[in-house]
Parts: sequence; structure tokens; C-alpha cells
Amino acid sequence: MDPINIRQLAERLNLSVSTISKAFRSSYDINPQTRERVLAMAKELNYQPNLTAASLRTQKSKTLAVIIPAIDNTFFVLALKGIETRARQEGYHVLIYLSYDDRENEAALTQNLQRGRIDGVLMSIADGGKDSGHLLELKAKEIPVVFFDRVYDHDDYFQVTSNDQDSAYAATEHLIGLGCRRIAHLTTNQELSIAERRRQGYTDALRANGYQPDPELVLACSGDQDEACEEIRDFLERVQADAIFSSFEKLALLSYQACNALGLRIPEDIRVISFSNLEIAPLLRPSLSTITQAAFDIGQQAAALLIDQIEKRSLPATRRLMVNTRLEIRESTAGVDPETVYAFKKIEQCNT
Amino acid sequence: MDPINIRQLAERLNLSVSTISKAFRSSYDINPQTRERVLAMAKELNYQPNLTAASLRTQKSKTLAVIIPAIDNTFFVLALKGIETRARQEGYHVLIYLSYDDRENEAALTQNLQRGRIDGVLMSIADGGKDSGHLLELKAKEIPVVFFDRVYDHDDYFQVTSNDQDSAYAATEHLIGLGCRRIAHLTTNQELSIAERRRQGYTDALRANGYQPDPELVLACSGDQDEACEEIRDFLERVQADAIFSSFEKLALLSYQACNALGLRIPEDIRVISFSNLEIAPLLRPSLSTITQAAFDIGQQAAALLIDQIEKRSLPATRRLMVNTRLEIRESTAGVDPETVYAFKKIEQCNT
DNA sequence: TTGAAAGCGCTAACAA
DNA sequence: TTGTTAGCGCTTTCAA
Repeated sequence: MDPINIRQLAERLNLSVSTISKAFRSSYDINPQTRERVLAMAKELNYQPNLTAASLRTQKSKTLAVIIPAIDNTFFVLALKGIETRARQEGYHVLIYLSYDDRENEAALTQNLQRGRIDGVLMSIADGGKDSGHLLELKAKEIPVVFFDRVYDHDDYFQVTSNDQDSAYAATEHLIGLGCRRIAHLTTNQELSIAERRRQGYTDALRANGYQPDPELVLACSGDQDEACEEIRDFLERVQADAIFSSFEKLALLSYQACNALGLRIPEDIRVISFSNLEIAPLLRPSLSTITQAAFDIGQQAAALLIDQIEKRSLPATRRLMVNTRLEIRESTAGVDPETVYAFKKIEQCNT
Repeated sequence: MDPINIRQLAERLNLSVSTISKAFRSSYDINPQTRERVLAMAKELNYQPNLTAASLRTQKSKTLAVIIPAIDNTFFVLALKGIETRARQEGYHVLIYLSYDDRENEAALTQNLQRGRIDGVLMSIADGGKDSGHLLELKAKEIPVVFFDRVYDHDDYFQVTSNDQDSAYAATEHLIGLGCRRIAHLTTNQELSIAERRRQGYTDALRANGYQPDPELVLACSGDQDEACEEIRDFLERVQADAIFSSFEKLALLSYQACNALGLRIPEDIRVISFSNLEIAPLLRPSLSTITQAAFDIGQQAAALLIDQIEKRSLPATRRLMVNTRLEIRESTAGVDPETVYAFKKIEQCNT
């Protein structure tokens, strides 16, 4: 049973194709009764308008592309969920592409994006360097792009991020408030917008509290999980830290493993806090204190912003949107004492 | 800078559009030199063939739709990753739709699938009932469909699943081997292919070892997380189980919470094993024994099978493909004693 | 090896 | 309110 087309449906009803077309798009200049007839017959004959043809004609595909570095990452999963939710509400479809955190992959993907096939792109960029030629090309194609979380910081594009710097600041002060004096920072060895902002928040907090940031206490980890694991272990053995502030969930989990291996007790010997959206952080041993990003919201807002651009609706004045994080204190940074009042004040700020 | 079309490119080169078209598709009857000229000029003018137009003409979109109940679920995340990987290898694009485990949602999604827009569908179905009218409709549309994990068990469709029944059997025997006598089973209260098979494996294992399955020891949990949490707590208080075999990751995590609340120690008071793809199962308190599905493989194989259908390649004789699980024993089922030899034999079988 | 032309199924300007 | 028609950008048959 091949699907029928608009012409066949028109013939069956003794109507013209344009009338059918109007019926399906609820055009203002169609007789409601005619419309009913058309829809009824369409149902009977199992007719559905061919969207590819419509796309070709209108140059709109009602489809968004999402390009993210990874999917086995709680942040991106939730962000994607937010994107899908918003897209569905607006009648948009979502194509998903993974860059595997590889710039070349990412470039290949962006170069493949065809005008006509997609109406816009949501993107969280791969680690590594400022070589962003492929991102600039998007501009030439006149495809609207919204970056989220790992952004390409360029005035031409909208971006939605967490308040990374403030969050890192608050987390660091939380550790300081607990009496920690040698606070290590785990980050990535790649150039990455969020990594830089988080590190900045960390050093700012140290300075604001009278500590001189010590580069020795910062470890820029490899992207390779096994390598990173070794690096962290060596690092912890070397630096005698009494706390870890980790900018990435994976690194916190590796820290747990490293501490296990080294016989370091969390939180007694070393406290740990990390950016993370792990739903089961409370079930870890010990439960992990987290800076939790509003991942779903970020996805939703990024999608909304993109669709607003596509539909040429009014847009916010600022191109940089920020969504607050939540500081969730658990056992891995237990041992709160009166000194911490200030730290918790900051936490409150983050929560609102 | 509007993108140029094939005609403009043809004019610039003093060639016909059909020659351009052939150049891009590496048709056999094109002069290699002409082809080079075309591609060079295309690059210079930033020309890319419009795939929407090609789709309309060829009735092929090189696009797959993936419909899954949820994305914040490690199994589906990994399966999706497998799908994306395979799709990319074959030059296919992936549209993602979430049914939120709701049959009506799912029906709306499947009805929206247009021939022409997508070439095939990968689907893991929503819980709930045998009302599968919308799934049968797919057949009428002549869109190839491959089900995975949560399958619609129908001879018309290919399906890729884990060896659920055998895995459940092995897990249950593992618990029996540990000396557990009151083994509870946590499952969903919805009709679901995998739930049934897993339960079957559980009861088979009990019977094979001389135990009479006790319906009192089976809890069919609500899909709502908070409700399920209460149900599990009440259940555990009531039934005095010495082990839990959970068919779903979420339920195992809720069991952890329930045990915490009830002061039950895992594994001393009660052992826990679950179907789960949680990467950090080893970091839980206590680390969780899992039946780990080859989620990535399942996704990849399902995609491969679907693309084989679309491209009309040769297909396997059987419509039901099964991928083995791995039994990963950790602390939550610790306390192995000599009795367990048999159980571990089964584990070995599962691993190979 | 290249080119001319029809047409995929739809939308939208315009005519009736 | 309905109908006629051109054409979106490509592929493909067939002729040159």
C-alpha cells in the first residue's frame, strides 16, 4: 500500500491540490466544511503530507541538529532531554550527532550540516584549542547556532551556560570554610571555556581569602580515562592536598578510585567536591558533594533561544545567558564547623 | 551569501546540471577530470548539494528515527551511542524521540513518522499493555522497524535483546548459591517483554533448585519513582527477604535507599543484584553486583540490521537476535562460599 | 561522456 | 473560497 500523494487525494475529492494543501495547513481562506471533508478522506486513505516536499518548497525543515562531545555524561543527557522537550513543544525534530570530543570529528559534522536539512544547530564544543575555523563557517552558511555549556565565545552567537565562575568560587570557599588549606583543583588539559572560568573562580576564592594560589595544586588531566587515573594518583601522592575541587564529574569519580587505592579517607583525610549532575551522587561511598548544573534548563533554554531565532521572534538583548547551579553538600565535604558560616552564605546565593 | 544551487554551479562551469549531479555521486559515466573540476569549483563557491531535494527525488532520506522511553537511563544512553556510531559509519543521520514511557506519546510519535522523512525506525517500546495498534500501523506504512530491548514481539519485525531469561536465571542461582532462601524479585507493574522474561528466569532458577516461587516475594513496582520507593520500603519490611533480584537499575537504587532507611545492611542482612549498566556501580555503597547488558552492542546491531533492511542487503534468517549479558559480582552479593561453584559456572557461561 | 527534460510532492502567488 | 500553475533543487532516463 504505497502512500498516496496530494494529487490523488485531490482527485478523489474533486478538489484542487491547493485546497488540500490549505486544508492541512488550516489556512484562513478555506471553508471549514471542506477542511473536514479533506481530513476525513485523508484519514480514510491514510494520506499524510510529505514533509520532505514541503521542506524543499518552504526551505524550512523544522529540524534542529544537536552536536555534543559525548552522551554518556549526565550533564549532556539531561541537556538533551531539555532540548527534546522544548523542540517537541514547538513541533521541531532533533537530530543528534556526537563529536567524541574530537575537533576533527566536530569539523566534519559541522561541514556536513546542510542548509535546508536543518534549521538550526545546538552545540557544545569539543575540547582542544582555539582552532575554530569550522565554527566560523557556520556563520557563512547562515545557519543559526546556539552554544551551550562548552561555548565558542564569540559575539556572533548566543550562548547558554552555568554561572561557572561564581559556582567554582562558592565551592572553593566552602572548602576553605571547612578549614582546608591545601585545596587541589582538577581540571582538563584542554582549552575549554568552562574549564577556564571554573579555574578562575577557584583562584579568585583563594585570593579573596588570603591564600596564594599554588600552581602545583592544579592538575590538568588527560582526556584519556586511564591516563587521568594515573595522573590523579601520582598527583595526590605528591601534593598532600586536604581537599579537591574538581571541575568535571569524571575526574571526581577517578579521585574516588585514586583515594581508595592510596588509602586516603574521604572526607577525613581529604575532602572532595565536584561539578556533577550525577543523580546518584548520594549513593556513592561517601556521598559526593556536588555543584549541580541545571542541565535540563540549559538545554531547554538553548533550544528555545534557537527556535526564537529561526522563527524570527524577538530575542533577548544579551547573547550570554547564565543559569545558576546548586551547591549540594554531602558527606565528601562533611565536617562543617562555625567557621563555615560565610561559605554557606554563598551557597544560599547559588541556590536562589 | 546564499548557498548556490546545482544550476548556478553548472552555469559557472559550462556544464549541465546532470553532469554536476553525476560528479557528486561519483557516477561511473563521468570523466574523472570533469569530476575534479566540478568538485574544485564547488569548493570555491561553497556549494553543497541540497539533501532535501535529493531526498524528495530518490525517496530516501538517509535518516533513522530512534524512539526510546527515556534518555536518563544508562542502558538507553549506551544503546543510543551504539546506534549513532553505526549510523555514522553508514552515512545515516539519527533523529531522537522520547516517549517518556507513555503509550499515547509513543502512538503520537509513530503516527508522525513520515515516509520520505525517515528511512527506518529503531524502537524500544513504552511500558503498558498490549495495545499496540500504533505499532501495527508502522507495517502499513512500510517503514522498516527494528525493536531493541523492550520489544514488540511480533514475527513481522526484527528484534535485538539481551538473553534476559538466562541472565535472570544465572543471577538468581548466584543468590541461591550464596545461601539465600528468600529471594525477592523487583520488577515493574507494567506489561513489558523484558520484565516477563526476567521474571521467568527467576522462577525457573528457583524451581530448578528445589524452591517453590512465592508470589509474595515478587513486587511489581509503580513507574513513579516516589511511589516505587514507598512500595519497596513497605515490601522489604513485610517480606523478610534475604536477597533482592531487581530487573531494573532504578529499582536497585531505590532498594539501596530503602535499605538505608530501614537499617538493613547490604550484603550482611540482604543481598542485592540488579540488571544495570551503571558505570559507577563499583563506587556505590556497597558496590553493586550487576547483570550488565551489552547496551552499546545492542544499539549497534539494531542499527546495522535496520540499515541492512533499508539497503535491501541480505538479512539473518532469524528475526530474534540475542546479545549476552555479563554478570559482575561485587560487594552487594559478597560472601561467596564453596556452595557457589555452580552459580559461578553459570556466570562463566554468561560471560562468553 | 555529456546534456535535455521530466518529475519527486508540495506551497504560494495569483486568477477565477 | 477554490483552482491554476510555476518552481523548490535534485536525480534519472534517454538521446546526442
